[in-house]
Amino acid sequence: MVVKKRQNNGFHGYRVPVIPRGPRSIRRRGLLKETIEDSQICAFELLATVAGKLLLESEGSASSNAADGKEPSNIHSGGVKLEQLEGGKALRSECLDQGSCIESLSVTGSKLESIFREFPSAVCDPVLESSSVISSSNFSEKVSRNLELEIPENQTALETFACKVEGGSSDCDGYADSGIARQLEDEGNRNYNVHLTTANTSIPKDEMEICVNTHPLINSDSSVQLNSFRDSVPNVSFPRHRNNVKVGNRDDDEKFAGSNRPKSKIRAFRPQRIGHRRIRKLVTSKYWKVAPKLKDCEYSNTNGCIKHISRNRKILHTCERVQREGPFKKRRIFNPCSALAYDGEGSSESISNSPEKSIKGDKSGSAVNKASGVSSSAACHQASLQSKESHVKFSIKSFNVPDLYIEVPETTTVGSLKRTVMEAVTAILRGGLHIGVLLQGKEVKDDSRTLLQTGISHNDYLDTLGFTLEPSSATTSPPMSPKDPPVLLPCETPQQLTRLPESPILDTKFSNASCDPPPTTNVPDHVETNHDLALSSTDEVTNGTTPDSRALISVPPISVEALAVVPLNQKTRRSELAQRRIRRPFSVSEVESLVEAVEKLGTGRWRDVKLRAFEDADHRTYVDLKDKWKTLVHTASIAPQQRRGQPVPQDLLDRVLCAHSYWSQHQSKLHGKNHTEPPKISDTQAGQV
DNA sequence: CTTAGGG
DNA sequence: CCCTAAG
Repeated sequence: MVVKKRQNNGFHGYRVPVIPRGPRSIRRRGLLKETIEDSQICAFELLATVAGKLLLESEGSASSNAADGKEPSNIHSGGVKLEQLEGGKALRSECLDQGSCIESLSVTGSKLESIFREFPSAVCDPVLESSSVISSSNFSEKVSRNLELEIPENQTALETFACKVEGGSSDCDGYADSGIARQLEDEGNRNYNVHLTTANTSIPKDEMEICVNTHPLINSDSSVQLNSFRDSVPNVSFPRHRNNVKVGNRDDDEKFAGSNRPKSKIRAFRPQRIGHRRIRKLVTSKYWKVAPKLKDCEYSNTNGCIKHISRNRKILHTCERVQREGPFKKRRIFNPCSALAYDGEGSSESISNSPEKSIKGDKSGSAVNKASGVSSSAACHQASLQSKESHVKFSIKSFNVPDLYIEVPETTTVGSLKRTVMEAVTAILRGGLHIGVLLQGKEVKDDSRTLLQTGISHNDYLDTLGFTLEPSSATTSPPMSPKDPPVLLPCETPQQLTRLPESPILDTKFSNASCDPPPTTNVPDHVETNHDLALSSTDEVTNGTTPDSRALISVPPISVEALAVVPLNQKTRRSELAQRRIRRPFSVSEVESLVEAVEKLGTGRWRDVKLRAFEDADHRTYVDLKDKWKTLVHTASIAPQQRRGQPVPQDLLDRVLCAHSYWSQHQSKLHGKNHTEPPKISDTQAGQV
C-alpha cells in the first residue's frame, strides 16, 4: 500500500488528503484563509483516487502485493515504493499532455502522491478508454453549478429550498440515469439557467427563480465518459438503505482474474440524521476535541478515506470474505459480494462566489454540512439583497458529493471498477435527494418557518446558510446506525472499517483539512506551479468562464500546525456557526398553559409538561418550558417595573410563585407519582392574590 | 432522552 | 435560548 497507516511519520499524524478536490483556485484561497473554506470535495474525486489506486494496484499487482504483505513496515518507512514512484513518474510523463490533472496530482503528498501518479496512468491509459476516475471527478464538478435563488423572505424555508433545489437537482438525476455523459458533454461549458415560476403563497406576484449556472469547471479535454456505465447500469435500481447502499455489480463482461471471485465493495455510510443538538456539537468545542484523534488517522472521515484505501488492499488480500447477508441482501443483484455504500458523512464544503463570503460560509456551514453528507453553502450577494429587500438571494456554488468509499479486490477489472464507481454515484443520485437547510451550522427543520423567521433572510446569516443533500430513499432499509456498518464489512476486517462510521463528529473542516493534499515534499516546483495556476484560474473559475478550469484542485502546502488550529478557530467562531433558534416569546396563553401544567405536574417533570400542554408546539421543548418556568419564577419575584417583554398577567405570576413554592417543598416527597392537585393550592392562592 | 442548572 | 453534566 502506498498509504501507510502511520502517515504520521510524514505528516505528523495528519492524514494525507486522499484527493485533490475542487478547483484549485478555490481551494487555495480557502487554505490561505486558513478557513479551509470550501473546497469542493470530493466524493467523486475520492472515488477517482481510489479507483486510480486500485487500478494501479491491480496493474502492478506484483509489486504491490509484495508490499501489501508487509504493509506495516513499508508504510512506516513512509515510503512509497521506489518502484511505484518510478512507475508513477513514468505514467506521469506519459500523461503530461493530459492536462492539469496531472499537475494537481503531483502536488499531492508524498505517499499519496504515488497513488495519484498512478491515477493519471489509469486516466491516460488508452486501454481504459474513458477512465471512470476522471469522469468521476469531472462529473462531480459538472454536476455542481451555481444555484441562485431568490426567495421572498416569508416563503417558508424548506418549502422554498426544497422546491428550488430539487429543481436543480433533477438534473443530477438525469445525469445519474443515463444521459450523464452526454449531458455533461453537451453542457460542458455552457451555462444554462432554469427559471421556475412557482406560485408564491405569500407573495403571489413574486417569482421564485432558480438560476442554475453550470460552471465550465471541467474542461472538455478530459471528457467525461460515463457511457460505459450507462450500459452497465441500466435499469438497475439502487434503492438506498439508510446507511448504506449496496449495488449489484455487473460483471458480465468482466473477466475476473483468479479463482476468487472478486468482490468489489463500495462502502458508504449514510450520516445518521443529526438533530440540532448533534449538529451543534459538531460545531462546538467538543468538536475540536476530536482533533487529536485525527492524528490517529482513525476517526476523521478523511482518515477514514485514506485508511480504508490502504486497508482495502489488505482486506482484499485477506479475505475470501463472505459478506454477511444483511438487510441488504435484496440489493445484491449480480455480484453477491459487491456492496456499495456511500458515506453520508462525506465532507461537504461550501463554496461561494466571493472569496470573502466563501470563507465565512465555510466557517459556519462546513462543520454541519458534514453531518448531512452533502451540502453546499449559499452565499448571498449583498448587492442583490440591497436591491431587493424583501427577497433573499442565495447563490449555491455547488453541492458537494459525499465521500465514497470503495473497496474492491485487486483482481477486479478496470471495467468492474468503473461500474462500481458509477453505480455508487448513480445510486446516490438516483435515489433522489432530500434537501436540508442549514443555518449557522444548524439544521432548520421546521418547514413552516419563513426565511424571515428563521433568520435566513438576515444578512448576517446568509453567509452561514447551507444546504444538505441526503439520499432520500432508505425507505425499505432497516434503520442502521452509523455504527452498524460493521455488518457490511467483510467479516475478517471489521475493526478496520468499523471506525469509519464513527467519525460523524468530524466536521467538514477537518475533513477538508485532512483531505487537503499535504505539503508536497517531492515536487515543490509543481506545487508552486499549481499555485500559480490556481491563482490565475481562480477568478475565471469563479465566474464560470474558465474553459480550462477542469483542473483538479491544487493543494497548497499546509502545515500541521495550521490544521491543528482549525479546531480552535471553530471554537472561536462557534457563535457564528451555531444557529440560534429563533426567539419565540411565550404568549400569555402559553404561559397559562405552562403554569397550569406545572401546577399539576410539578417542576420536575418537564417532559410531561411538554406532553401535556405543548404537545403540538414542536418548537417548545421541555427544556424550553423548563427555562420558561425558570424565567417566570424570576419574573414573578421581581418588581413589575423590572419586568421586560410582554407583560405576564400578575395572576399568572402569582400562580407561578405558588406552584413553585409548593413544588419546591414537595418535590422530594411526592416525586413524580403524585399527579395530584397542588394546583388547587396554587389556584387558591392565586385567587387570593 | 431527561433533568437540572449555569451561561 | 444554549450547553452540559448527570442520571
